[in-house]
Amino acid sequence: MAEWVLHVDMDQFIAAVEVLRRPELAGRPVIVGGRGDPTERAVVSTASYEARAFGIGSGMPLKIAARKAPEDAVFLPVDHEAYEEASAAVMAALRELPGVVLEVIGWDECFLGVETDDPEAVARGAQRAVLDATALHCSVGIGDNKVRAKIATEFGKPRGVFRLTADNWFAVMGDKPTRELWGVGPKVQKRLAAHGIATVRELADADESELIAEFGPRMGVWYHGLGSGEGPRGVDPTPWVARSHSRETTFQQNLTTVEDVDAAVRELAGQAFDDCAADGRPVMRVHLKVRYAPFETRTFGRKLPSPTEHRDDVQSAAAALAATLDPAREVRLLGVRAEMTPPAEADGVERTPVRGRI
DNA sequence: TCTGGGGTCCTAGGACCC
DNA sequence: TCTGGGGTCCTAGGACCC
Repeated sequence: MAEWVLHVDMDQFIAAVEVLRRPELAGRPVIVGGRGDPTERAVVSTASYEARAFGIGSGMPLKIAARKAPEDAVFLPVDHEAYEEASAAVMAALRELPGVVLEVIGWDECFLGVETDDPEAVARGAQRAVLDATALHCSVGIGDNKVRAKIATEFGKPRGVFRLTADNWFAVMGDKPTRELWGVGPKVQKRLAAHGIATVRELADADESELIAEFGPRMGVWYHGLGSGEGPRGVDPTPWVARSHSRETTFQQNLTTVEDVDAAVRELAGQAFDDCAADGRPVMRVHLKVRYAPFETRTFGRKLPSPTEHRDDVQSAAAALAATLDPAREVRLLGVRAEMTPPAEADGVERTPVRGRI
């Protein structure tokens, strides 16, 4: 029997959860984001397939979505608790599958590690288990490592199963742009293109030393391997431990006075601190996320003199950081992050330089 | 036309040490 | 005139993911 990695990804998860508790919305374009008011500053969290047909997608400002949306479209507010509950039910159903190891990587997706000669059967079983437990549909990617399993899922959507291994990697992915690889964003795509690397096959065939010179020893090697679909195989069931917590908020009107900015920074820093305190870990660093007009997002960090468990220390550090912002530029506060002292290292599992949770 | 909120990890470059 | 070399730690910032 062989070791397989399955990637389970819920189909239009947030929209599907909303339709589930409002069955009358089935078949209509559903757009979830912000407080559900498309005249406010906020973006789309998830759009149903019906809404996507009108060019509406995740990350799009609600105001833009409202212009594209047909008359029967429905805008709904984000309801974190409902999605967390649905997510927990999905994961619980999958954990009960015989012989699987489960690693949660987001609200609506996870990896399953399983030893089997028929991974498609396991994938169909996973879809059935999730559907029976929650009435939600998902797609499953099957791979011989995490990278291939993750990418495979896109070819399975919606409600399907797709297998991507070393055997069909280049047939499926060879001619695709590098941007379609997991962990390659617009900036890296551009830097690769400057080296004459536009496709996945060209990345696989590239000179590794050239990639190391461009991206550094770790990322250079990682990107080169990514061209061939290489990646880690280990599925780690250890519960995820946060390294930091942040609080961001969208101000409907930009803050204009020093006093307003100071008060808002202290409020957000206090909330971020509370999240760290709930984890029982001291805070060692604070970050400010701001936007300079017209559209330049920047973060500024500052290390605290020593790790602290006092709310005031974190608030003061954030306020001091805010006081260093360039007063000559129009700046909009986005949020505050509190970084905790690091957790004990999880060992025995290969780390992946894909940003965000894995 | 208007751009969220939650995260993680890598690299560059200076400080410092031997 | 020539002015080590290598390692580690720390900070700031960038890039990406869901």
